[in-house]
Amino acid sequence: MGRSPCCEKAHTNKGAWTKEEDQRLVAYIRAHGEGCWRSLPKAAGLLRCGKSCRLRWINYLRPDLKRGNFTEEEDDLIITLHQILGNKWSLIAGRLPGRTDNEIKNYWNTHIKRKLLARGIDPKTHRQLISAPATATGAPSGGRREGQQAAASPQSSGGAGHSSDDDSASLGGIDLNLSLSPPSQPSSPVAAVVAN
DNA sequence: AATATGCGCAACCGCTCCGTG
DNA sequence: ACACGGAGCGGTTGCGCATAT
Repeated sequence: MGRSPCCEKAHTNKGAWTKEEDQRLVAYIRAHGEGCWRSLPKAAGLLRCGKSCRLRWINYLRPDLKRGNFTEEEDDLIITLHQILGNKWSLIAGRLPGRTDNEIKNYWNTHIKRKLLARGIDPKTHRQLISAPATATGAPSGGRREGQQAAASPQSSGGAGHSSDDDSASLGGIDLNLSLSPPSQPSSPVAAVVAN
């Protein structure tokens, strides 16, 4: 439609960030905070679009990021939350201190989905598959795109088109506070969920 | 040792939501 | 009440690395 682009693409860098760009962004945010992303690149002297800066900061440069492998505890928590929330990665990330929505999304698509399939569980509905998949040992046959296509289909647009309508009531009394909160406070994520 | 294939992460794109005038 | 602009979110893609053949 007639929507103006978020930035002047002709004059912005794309692709991987350089160390210098990272340093500029970090230095600017340390000095001025996360203000208006649209104007930030210019103010910070970066040839990037504001969206790109925001993403880089949130997913990679933020000082409170955990990074590193997910624990079993986090695994289980993600699965539980996904069962309730569907692909609401930002909400799930809000319950996992130090983790980002992008990181969780990637982790889901690469690890957890396969793990659930191996257990004979449909990662979309969290229900037992009727017949265990032939590739129950883990590797989904075919290319990686296949898996992603499967993940993308019906519930993608807009609403939370997942299975929570009748699942959420049967989660053993786990009462989630779904209001948005900064991904910080609870020292033990699982404890926090159960506590809520 | 060289090549092919698969995997995982980082980043981009387009859409939707929300606040403001 | 409506239109516009900015921010945020989820899906998808590209690239580099690791492993298998």
